[in-house]
Amino acid sequence: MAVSARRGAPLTLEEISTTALRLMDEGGVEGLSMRKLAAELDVNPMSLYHHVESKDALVRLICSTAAQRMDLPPDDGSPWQDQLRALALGYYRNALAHPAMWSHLHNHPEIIADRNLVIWQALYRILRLAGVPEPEQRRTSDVLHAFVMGYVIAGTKGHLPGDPEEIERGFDTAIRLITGGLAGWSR
Amino acid sequence: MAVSARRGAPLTLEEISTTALRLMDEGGVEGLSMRKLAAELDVNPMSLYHHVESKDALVRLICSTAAQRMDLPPDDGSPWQDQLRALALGYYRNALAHPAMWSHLHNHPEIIADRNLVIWQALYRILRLAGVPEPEQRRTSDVLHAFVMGYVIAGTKGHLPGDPEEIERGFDTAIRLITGGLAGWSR
DNA sequence: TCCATAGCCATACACCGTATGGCTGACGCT
DNA sequence: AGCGTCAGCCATACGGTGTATGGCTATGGA
Repeated sequence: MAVSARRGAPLTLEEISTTALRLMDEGGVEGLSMRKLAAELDVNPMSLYHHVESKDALVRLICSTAAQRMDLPPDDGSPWQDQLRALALGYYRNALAHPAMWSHLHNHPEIIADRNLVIWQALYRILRLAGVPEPEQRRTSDVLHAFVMGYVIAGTKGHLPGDPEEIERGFDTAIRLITGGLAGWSR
Repeated sequence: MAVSARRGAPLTLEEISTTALRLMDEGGVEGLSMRKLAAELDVNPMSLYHHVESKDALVRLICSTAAQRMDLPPDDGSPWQDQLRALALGYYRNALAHPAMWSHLHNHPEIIADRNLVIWQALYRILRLAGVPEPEQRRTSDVLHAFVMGYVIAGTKGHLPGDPEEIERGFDTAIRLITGGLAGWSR
C-alpha cells in the first residue's frame, strides 16, 4: 500500500532500529536525528512516525531490546565469585559495543528497571548462590550495578588509563575486591 | 558602555552562571537554552555571547567551577576508613544538590579530569593514608569514583528503593564494604 | 467492484545554537 | 574640549531540530 517513492519494500521497525542504532554509535544520541535517519533509509522524515511514536520512543525501544538481548554467560555451576565476575564482565563488554546507547541507558535507568530482565535474573540467581539473604538482594544488586555502571561510563569516555586489556584487568580486580567485601559482609 | 536596554548594571559571568545553573536544576541541560537564559536575564540572546563562547563552554564553566568549589570534609586525623566514607558521602551530597549538572559532568568526565581538583587531592591523601602504594593510587581512585558516580546516578534518577536516609545508609554500607575489600587487598 | 486503510509524504510551526554586522555610550588620551 | 576606541548590547538571519496536520495512493478484503 503506497510503498515509498524509491524503495522496494516497506519500512520495518527492525530496519529503522538497526540503522538508528548505527547512527547513535557514530554520533551519539544527539547525533541521531529523525531527518538523518530518514535520509539514511531513503524515506521522508514523517514516514518514520508511522512506525514509531517519537524519537524518544525509538531510542527507548532500541535500548530496551538491546537490554533484553544482552548476551551473558549462562549458569555453568562454577562458584558465585567466578560467575559474578563473568556476569559483570559480560555487561561491561555489551556496553562497550554501543557506548552511546549505554550512556543514554545509564541516564534513563527506568528503561532497564524491569526486574525480569535477563541481567537482573542472572544477578539475583548469583546473589542467591552467594547466600545473600532475600531482603538484601535488591540493595546488593543496586550497589553492584552502580559500580559496573560507573566503570562503564569512565571506560567508554576514555578516562581510564592504560590499554583496553589493562582496563579490563582493573575491572576484574575491582569486582574481585567487591565480591571479597561481599563475602566478608555476609559472614 | 551601552548597558542593556532594561537593566541597570551590565551582565556578569557570575550572574549568567548562577541563573544558568538554576535553569539546569529545573529542566536539565537540554532544558537550558540560551534564549530562555537571556529572557531570564532580560537581555538579548546574543548578548550572552559577549561573556561566553558557546552554550557548551558555559555549561563546562558551570561544571568545573562547581567541581572546584565542592565542599568536602577536611583532614580531621581520623582513620582512613572514616575519612574515605566521609569524602564519598560529601561527594554524594554535593551531587544530589544539582543532579542535572552532575549528570552532565558524569557524561563528560574530562571536565573533572584535572588531578589537582580538591576531590582528587583529598582522595589521594586518604589513599596514601590507607597505605595504597603510589602506582596503585590512580586505579584505586578510578574504581572508587566509578562506584560513587554510579550510585549518584542511580540515586538522582530515583531508581533506588527507600527514603533518602535509607539510601544514604545503603551508600555508607557499600563504601564500608569496599574499604573492607581495599584493606584486605593491601594486605 | 468498491472501499477502508496502511504506508507514505509535503508543508508548516515552534524551537534551538549561533554567525554576522551594526549601534551606542563611556572611557583614555591629547 | 574634542576625539577615537572599544566594551556591551542587539537585530537579523541561517541551518538545524522534533513533530502536528492533513492529504495522497495503491493494495487487501468484502
